[in-house]
Amino acid sequence: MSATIDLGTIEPGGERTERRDAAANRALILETAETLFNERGVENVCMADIAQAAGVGKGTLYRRFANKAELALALMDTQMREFQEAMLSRMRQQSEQGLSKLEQLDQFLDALIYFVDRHNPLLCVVQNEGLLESVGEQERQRPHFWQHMTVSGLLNAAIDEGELPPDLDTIYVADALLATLNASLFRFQREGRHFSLERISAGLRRLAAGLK
Amino acid sequence: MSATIDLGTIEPGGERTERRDAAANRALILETAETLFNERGVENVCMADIAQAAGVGKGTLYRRFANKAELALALMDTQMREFQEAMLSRMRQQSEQGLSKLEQLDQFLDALIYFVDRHNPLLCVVQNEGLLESVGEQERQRPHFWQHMTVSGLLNAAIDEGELPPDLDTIYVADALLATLNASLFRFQREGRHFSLERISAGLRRLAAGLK
DNA sequence: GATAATAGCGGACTGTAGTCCGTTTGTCAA
DNA sequence: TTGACAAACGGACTACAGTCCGCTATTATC
Repeated sequence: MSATIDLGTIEPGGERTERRDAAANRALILETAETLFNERGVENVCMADIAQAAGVGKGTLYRRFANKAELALALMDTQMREFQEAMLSRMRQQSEQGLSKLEQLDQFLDALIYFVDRHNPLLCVVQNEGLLESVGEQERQRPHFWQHMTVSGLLNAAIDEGELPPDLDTIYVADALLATLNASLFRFQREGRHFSLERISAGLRRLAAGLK
Repeated sequence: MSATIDLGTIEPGGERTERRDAAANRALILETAETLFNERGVENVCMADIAQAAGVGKGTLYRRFANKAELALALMDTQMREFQEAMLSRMRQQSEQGLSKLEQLDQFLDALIYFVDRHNPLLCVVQNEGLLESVGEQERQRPHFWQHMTVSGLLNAAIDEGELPPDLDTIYVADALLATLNASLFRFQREGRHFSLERISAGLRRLAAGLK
């Protein structure tokens, strides 16, 4: 009766447990992709290459990952969760220490900048496929979604604390602040404009500071 | 000796004048593309369709427009120039009337929002191909480039007028404000979040207002 | 007008994304 | 075990982007 529901990598209820060979292939594909990406750079590896290097058919590859963006997202998954949890625990701690919500926002944005920088190539791939598609598609937006929750949450909390005026459009502002960290723009700022991380961080925090 | 250099659609010096058949084809392709885009929607038309409908070979099509983004850009070209000139003349006029630089910035951003909304489908195509490529590629960035010039120019002018603090990183801020108008994000805000143009405009201007 | 030089043309060709479907394999119940 | 059945597999196939190159048309010159 009660099937042992294994949560796998995706938590929403109702997921069936993955067959053993499928799980093995998923791991194999991820390893292979990571290796190839490191060897040749993300943009110089195509899906067929990955399938061949992993010794599986293209059908198998696409059954697991609908495209390169999903694959890239899966590769970042662990580090994203770690980052996410680190931020949450840090913010909890900071709240206890009485740090203001706006200062917490500052630090969150700063940390996010370093994260975006480190993972820029993968993020470029992820975002290329991103928001564009049918609006309902939430899977690939997961990173943005979480980031948006965090930023708008901090903004709302700041309003509650009287640090920001209550009429602020926090949903919009969160969008705007995060738009700044779009991977392609970020790359252009880093490589084309030769901005340092410090400059980007200072600029963004300045923008946030203007809200009060 | 002195060849009559026809400026064509692109002005940088050293351009040869286009052969008559080539010019005819360019016009034919643009017309055809516009029709197809209107009939089926930009994203449901591929380059081969356009070539076929125009009755030219793919080679011919690609000789004129390296990809759909360039084609889309060319289709917006006229309206973009008009918008650009309208803005410039309006700003000149506003300066004479003593309107502050920050108010001019507000109005520019507001107008830009309506422009981005009207041309969203084409802009999505243009930006998809955009910034990503080799950083040097300036042709396709033309819209961004011009917008960035305008915004950072206004910010610098505002500093000169004492409306903004002189230590403001105007280059960065211009990037940040414009990042907000990224076509994909914009579309998401409009269709996914159901934001009105007024809401977006108010939010963005609020952000700009915080700079002082 | 004839001719040479060259820009322009067309469509076959290559490479990649992503789908489809007949075959194989793992899992669960008897 | 074994058999049934769903899940997973592989690779041929379709669709689209973009390139290449031999042929054609235009234009400048005489």
